[in-house]
Amino acid sequence: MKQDLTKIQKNILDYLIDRIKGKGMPPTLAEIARHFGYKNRATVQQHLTSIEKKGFIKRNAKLSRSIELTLDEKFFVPKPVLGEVAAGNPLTIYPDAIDTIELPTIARMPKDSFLLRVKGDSLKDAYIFSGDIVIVNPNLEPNNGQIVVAILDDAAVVKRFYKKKNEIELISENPEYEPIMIDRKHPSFKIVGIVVGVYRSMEKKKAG
Amino acid sequence: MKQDLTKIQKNILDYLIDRIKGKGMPPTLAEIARHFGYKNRATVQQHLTSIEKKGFIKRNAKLSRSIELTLDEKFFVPKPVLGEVAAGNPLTIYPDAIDTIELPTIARMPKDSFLLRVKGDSLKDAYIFSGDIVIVNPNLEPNNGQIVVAILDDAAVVKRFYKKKNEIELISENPEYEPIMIDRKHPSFKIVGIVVGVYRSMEKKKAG
DNA sequence: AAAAATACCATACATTTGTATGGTAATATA
DNA sequence: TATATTACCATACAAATGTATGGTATTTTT
Repeated sequence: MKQDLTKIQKNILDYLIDRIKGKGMPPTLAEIARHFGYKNRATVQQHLTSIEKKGFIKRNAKLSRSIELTLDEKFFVPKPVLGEVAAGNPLTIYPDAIDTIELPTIARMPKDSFLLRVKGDSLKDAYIFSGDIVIVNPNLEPNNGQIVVAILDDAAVVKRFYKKKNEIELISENPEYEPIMIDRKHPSFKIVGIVVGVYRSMEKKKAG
Repeated sequence: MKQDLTKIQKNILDYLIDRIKGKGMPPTLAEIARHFGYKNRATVQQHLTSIEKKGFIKRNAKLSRSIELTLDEKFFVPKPVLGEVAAGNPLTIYPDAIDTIELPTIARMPKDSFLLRVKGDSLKDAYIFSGDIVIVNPNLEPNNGQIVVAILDDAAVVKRFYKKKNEIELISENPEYEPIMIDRKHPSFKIVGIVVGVYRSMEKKKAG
């Protein structure tokens, strides 16, 4: 019964979800307007009315910040999986979403985070396995010992991150794989983000 | 550094926790006043100032509903839990809520599903580790090979489920633990639910 | 081509909200 | 006894908030 949202409405809904799930406090119209650069709260008001009419939120009249999500009852929310990441030897990244998975709403996805599916077993001693979905936050600075997603020569890897003097060391927990040392000025090296969570669905048998 | 709260202040703090954790929206001063029967918001304001001075909450000036709890981390919130689930040898279930455990409360759980945190390592070959959070659906019939949560003699276990002629076999993936055979008519045996997913936050270091 | 939906803007207004300020009474503390 | 602290009240007020109305421009649908 629920109609589709427009792109702008979807963006606003994403912001609402982020605020409600994250900070625990829904935003006011003014805050939403500020966030999206609107000069007027009425614009937001109209968008919220549309989103509510389409059944994605519920608002209690006249109460401030009274935005409730109605999709909370959905246990799983479809999210696009952007690509596959090699925890073992590097694999190529796919430019667009290769799949969508049903992510449980308990798994917090900070805004701007994305999902990648892990291939290979180099992180099995860090309890990440082939087939697992990692939640990647690209807006955090990596600390030593954290698990990061990095791009190296057009391939993506998931490894533990250690900062050295002039180099960055990417280590597999699995001793079968050699540590990778990268010069900091290496042109095609980039930290994509930090793995903030791992999710695995038990619905299908694992590929191993 | 935190001083003790008076009884009234404690009551108000409890209400704040209830509102923030439950509805996802902190109350306004007027709502608090209404709840406690105060005729004036100033009374509430004074109580909140006291509670804040004692370090239990934090408020951002002039913003409506801007009451933050300083008690706990943002991602994990204390919640009453039925008990801990042993993936290794059975642990006793506690009759009441054991303490407060770390359950992600970012989203409200559907009424019929719940989360449990796994203790022990008997499922490590099924890629479930101590500290992981398993998502349990109690409304599914278990099939052979699925991972279930079961109660046996007042203890809860997470094992792989196999149905035999007159018995049910619960198997640990870890060979250190012996399979458990249960007669189907065993009075104190019950399948609690099926593990449909596993979630792990990387924010904290794993306990191992 | 006409109508409807979308996406903004400006202005306006009644309430809500947070925050003073000043007062009374009871209780605890020095 | 004197003095804080606690626990309420009433009144007042600026700012924030949700809502309403009317307008323009673009895009989509009919």
